[in-house]
Amino acid sequence: MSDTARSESPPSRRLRLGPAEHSLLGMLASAESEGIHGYDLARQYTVGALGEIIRLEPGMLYHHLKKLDRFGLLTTQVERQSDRPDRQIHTLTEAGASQLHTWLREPVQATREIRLDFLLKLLFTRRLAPERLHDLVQQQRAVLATLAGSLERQVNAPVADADALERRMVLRLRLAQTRAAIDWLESLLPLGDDA
Amino acid sequence: MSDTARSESPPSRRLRLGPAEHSLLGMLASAESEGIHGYDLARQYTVGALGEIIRLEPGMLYHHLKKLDRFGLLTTQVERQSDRPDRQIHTLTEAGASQLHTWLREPVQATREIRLDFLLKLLFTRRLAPERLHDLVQQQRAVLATLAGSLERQVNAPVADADALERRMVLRLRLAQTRAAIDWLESLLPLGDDA
DNA sequence: AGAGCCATGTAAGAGGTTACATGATTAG
DNA sequence: CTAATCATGTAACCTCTTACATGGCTCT
Repeated sequence: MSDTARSESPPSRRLRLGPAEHSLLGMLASAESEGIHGYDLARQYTVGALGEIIRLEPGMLYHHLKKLDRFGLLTTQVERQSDRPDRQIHTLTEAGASQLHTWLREPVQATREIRLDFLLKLLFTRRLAPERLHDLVQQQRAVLATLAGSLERQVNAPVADADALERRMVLRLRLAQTRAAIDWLESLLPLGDDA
Repeated sequence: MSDTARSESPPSRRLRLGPAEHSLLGMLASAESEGIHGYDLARQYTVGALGEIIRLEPGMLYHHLKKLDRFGLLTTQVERQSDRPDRQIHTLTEAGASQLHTWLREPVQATREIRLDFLLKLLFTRRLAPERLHDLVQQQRAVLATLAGSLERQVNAPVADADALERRMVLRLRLAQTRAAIDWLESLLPLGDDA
């Protein structure tokens, strides 16, 4: 909502971004043209790998863009068009790029975050800084390996009662999912851009 | 908030319950005593297998209980105590039990629902109707096997462009997670109550 | 005397879904 | 003429999280 100058935006609460918002920063950073508008982004979120990973409806997309603008992570300029509706052209700021790259460097802590958060990190690291891909995968592998170790210890603990039996069922699923994620990460490692 | 008779509750919107609410129905159904109160439930959600599967804070727990009462899936009676605060004793209704068992019979459709929804179904089927355990696991296995087949076909499709390459990375993770879930289900199948 | 349990909640806000509103232009 | 595309949103409604309010009792 700013027009080049971010003017009188209230500094809002504290900043905490979700995967959708980080991915928007990633889209701005990896755009061929300098700026993108919301409608264009919305289209890109319905196709390809991005569409497989996350679903982002126009309502939320525009909402996120406003929030990112409020926090100064992007700037917005109006592009007037004679024949079509005006466009809000968004451009990443320094703060936005810094926020993005901090996020890209952090591996996720839980296995369930692999499916969404880590896939996004992988995607945008591939597009923006492929030289860091190897590190990203290795670090994530290390985090999950530690987790797997802890799960193994719990699974192998002696079963005292019925409840411990149920708990073990749960932990064995977690362990299986974590190991599958680790195997997948390792299968990625050649990184010679094969399948 | 009914007091034996559900009196003047507004019929509310349509009924759609989440995993937390279904698990509450399950807790009522598997209670040793006829009724349970919220505080007791809250304690049980912090320990054992249930605590591993789902986290349910008091605020949400009481909120869910109210909603289930509004829909007539449970009844609520006040038990006065002289020395301690009054208790709201909740009991499952016919409608509640029917809702629960319908849910228990349905396998989940996506791999990511295994972690929460299916584990709950497994847990409560074990407690309430262990004779259906085998069927539940087999049906879930079948659903995931179909999914895995579809993923395999997509993964093996020829890669045309860079985007298809990224998409394949994503699909390979999905496939790995789905296969891990299938293996785990199969490891459950002996059902001789071993680890 | 103070901590913590018992028991039930409310309050405030973040986050998300679904559906629709607008209004011009272009394609079938 | 109808439908879709372009472009940006609003409105209503859920859900979930986090934190705290209450007030008597018991334990140390």
